[in-house]
Amino acid sequence: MPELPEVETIVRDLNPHLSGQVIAEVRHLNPAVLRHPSADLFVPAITGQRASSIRRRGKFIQIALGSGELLVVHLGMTGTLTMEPSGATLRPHTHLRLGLDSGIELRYRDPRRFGRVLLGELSTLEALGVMPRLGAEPLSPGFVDGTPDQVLKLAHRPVKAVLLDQAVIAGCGNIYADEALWAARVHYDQPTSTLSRPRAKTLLAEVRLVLGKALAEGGTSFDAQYVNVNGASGYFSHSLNVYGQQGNACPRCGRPIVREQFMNRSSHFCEHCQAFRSA
DNA sequence: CCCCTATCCTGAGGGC
DNA sequence: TGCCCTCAGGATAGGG
Repeated sequence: MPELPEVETIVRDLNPHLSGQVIAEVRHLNPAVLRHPSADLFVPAITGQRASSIRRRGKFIQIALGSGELLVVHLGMTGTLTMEPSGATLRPHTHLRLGLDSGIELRYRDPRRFGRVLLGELSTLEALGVMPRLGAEPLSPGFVDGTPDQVLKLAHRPVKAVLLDQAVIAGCGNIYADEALWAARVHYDQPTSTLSRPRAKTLLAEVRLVLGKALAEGGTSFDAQYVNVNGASGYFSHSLNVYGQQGNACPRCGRPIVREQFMNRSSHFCEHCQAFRSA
């Protein structure tokens, strides 16, 4: 499931293949994945455009076009972007194919269709609400020192809810939230007000650290649901301490990792190391 | 106004 | 062996 490290890996891999290329043809478009604009406006607006920079903001991929508009892709749960020869076998659930003048094709697949595609100027997309306003970038230099104030302001909310709030921290998802909470020894359901400022800072440092480590490993893949632009899996699943580890020993104290439901998703944690507490 | 819940969607995997 | 049931969750709309 693509979170910051997976999306960043894709963006880095995409850059040399896509930057400077002209989008010669839109070959395949499932209008269901296009959030803005409509398909009849999308195709002429993108055809013939040259892609320049490819950037990541949170979990969003932003491909800048010569027109000044952005082609924005969010991969949702199961979305993939791959570079393939245009004649390569077409896999099911391919929703968009962009034929480049190099003869290579950028393909967007998403079996579960939680992802989405946008096209437009950033200010327009934000004004329409299809591109949400995002919070701090965990890998940016000022993140650990600059973010505690915004986090501690949300005193009454469970701490994991704050970690997952994209308007506060951009790019952290369920896997890395659980990993960071374990590393910082914080219970997911503690009100944020129970964190001291140093402890909040430690937690944010762990968010940054785990995202950086996962990026270095090429991200986390389960059942090849996430793959990079060449179709390869990441290796960070071997480094997970709690996510998906229910019943296994906590790497720190040896007690079993527990899984509980929280916010309609699963939370994995160690009841001993991550006891509900203040300070 | 804020927070919580349901909803979207399909493939994988477990159990009988 | 094969079928069916459950589960995974990012973001958002809507309800309480």
